[in-house]
Amino acid sequence: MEIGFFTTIGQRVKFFREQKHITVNKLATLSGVSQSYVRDIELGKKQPTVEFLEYICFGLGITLQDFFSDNEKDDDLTKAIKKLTPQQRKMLTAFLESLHPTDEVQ
Amino acid sequence: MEIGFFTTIGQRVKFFREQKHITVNKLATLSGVSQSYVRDIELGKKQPTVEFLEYICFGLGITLQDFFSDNEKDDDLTKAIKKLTPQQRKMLTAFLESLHPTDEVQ
DNA sequence: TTAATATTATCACTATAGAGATAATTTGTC
DNA sequence: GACAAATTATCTCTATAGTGATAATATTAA
Repeated sequence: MEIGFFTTIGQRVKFFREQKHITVNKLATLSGVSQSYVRDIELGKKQPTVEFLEYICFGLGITLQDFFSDNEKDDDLTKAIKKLTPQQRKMLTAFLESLHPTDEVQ
Repeated sequence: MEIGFFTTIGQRVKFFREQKHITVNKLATLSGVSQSYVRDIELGKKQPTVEFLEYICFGLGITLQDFFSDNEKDDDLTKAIKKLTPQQRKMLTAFLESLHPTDEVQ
């Protein structure tokens, strides 16, 4: 995975698209936007609105939060954390506190 | 904190702005964008580009990832997780696996 | 090779993002 | 109350986001 922190929007779109092994054309169709637009985004020739980047994220099968997260590793952890029940969540908080004795977590 | 999942962009901007106890005017100055623009965003009358939402997030003192995260609780956990050393990270992974015996984490 | 099909590139057009100026309104302080 | 300073509302204008049509290029099959 490993997508860097300082990549551009276009680079990130392309990265996630190639993850899915689909063409610009296909992504455009899945997203419900024009092909020329997806192309311009990837090339950095257009600055997408949040609204349209959301469409593209939908086409990519990810959320905006996923899109802007620093790396996929963190995302997997986040996803795992979101599956937790409230009780398990408390256990996790306690666990993290045990790793950071001084800091207060949560 | 507790900002909901399905709020609009404008509602989220306003939420974070009021968290900071600053005016629309001040946020615009901090963000380096016009006051009328921040106003329109909050009212949902304009759909900001990612680029300009990023400016506003800077003015709010948060990241785009923070902006799109479902709630602050998750963010605190994420922040705590990011402080971990690689070894501690492995411990966390093992911990999460112990909570989800069937799923594969990481 | 040629034909058929999918993908990418280019370009002109319309809608709207974003700025800037200023009027209206609010929030003080005297 | 009146006056000053800040905040918000409104409006016009320019730059650019996003589309659609089509040309160019690549891919596959026969």
